[in-house]
Amino acid sequence: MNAKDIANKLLVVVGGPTGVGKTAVSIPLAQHYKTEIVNADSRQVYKELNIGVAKPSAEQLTSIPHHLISHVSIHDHYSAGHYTTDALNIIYTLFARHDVVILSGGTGLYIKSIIEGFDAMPDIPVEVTTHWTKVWELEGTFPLIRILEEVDPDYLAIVDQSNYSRLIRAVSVCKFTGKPFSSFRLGSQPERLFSIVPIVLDLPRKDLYQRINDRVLEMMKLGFLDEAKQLYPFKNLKALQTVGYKELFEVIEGLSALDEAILKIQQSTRNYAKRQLTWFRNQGRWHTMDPEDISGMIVLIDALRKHK
RNA sequence: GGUCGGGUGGCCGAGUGGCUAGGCUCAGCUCUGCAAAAGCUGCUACAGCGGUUCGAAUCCGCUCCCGACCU
Repeated sequence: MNAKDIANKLLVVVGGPTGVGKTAVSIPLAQHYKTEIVNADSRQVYKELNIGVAKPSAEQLTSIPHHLISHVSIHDHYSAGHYTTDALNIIYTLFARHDVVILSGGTGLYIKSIIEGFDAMPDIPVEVTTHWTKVWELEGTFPLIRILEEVDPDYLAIVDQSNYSRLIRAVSVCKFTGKPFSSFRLGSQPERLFSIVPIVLDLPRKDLYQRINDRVLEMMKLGFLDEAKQLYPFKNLKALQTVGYKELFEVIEGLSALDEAILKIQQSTRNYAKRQLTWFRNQGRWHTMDPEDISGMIVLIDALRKHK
């Protein structure tokens, strides 16, 4: 496909908080444009996670081809970097046969990596990260800050120093590569040859929270607890540090009653949705749409296509 | 009617004279690699009215409300 062809292609991004109804919007949109959906949800990529991450149903998945769903295992190492590569590859592949492609999900960082790009960084071996995590566990953030003072004062100046995750990552990159972490963080904006329509779905807060509460109850009916029981042996994997699973593992361990856990899951999910909304509100410019207003989205998308 | 307990921010809950307990909710925010993760900020309340005191959520009086018991 040459550059001129790609310039006519349009990536429709459907973002929004958990439970707002992204799947219910993406599928009719995909049907309307006779196209396919690329997942942008960091937990739906795992094949072992189903009910608890609100994956589309089997019928939905067969009605429209979905990509980057269930394509890795919770035992694999998968992160935003892998996702960016995978997603870009599949998006370009799909543009060979579709003018419109839909990217749908709630993981802001993943979406951002597609829209704004992600600087290439060397792979850091797990052992390196594990080592610096240990240092943090034993001695706290202090030694990490000392290292950054020496090897990457620029990053230290902008990083949230109480956020140990960021400190561990920065030190790991510095120590493994021998170069400052900030030397990789170029913030370069890649030239995306295709166009992008960023749509974020939103609802009045009260309605969103109600939908979340209801959906958690629905998950329980579908057998979320059984799913959690099967995954319990892997509870320490990072992929299982996920809203819902964490709370149900406590039930399995007898530390919490089921009804309490359900309330906690609803709570955690609401908190998560709020964080997502903060992200979408402040990262990038979005067309905010009501999830019911699919025809409005089609109007918006078609208007942008006409300008091509 | 009487006696005794109680009334603390949206909720829970500490605090017996002086330095905004704390937790949760809620709201706002940060963000280039485990992101459904991780981290940050905000919300100065003491039922009401008087009084004592330099100073009262804390002491005194009255009123209102809740609870238990008694008649």
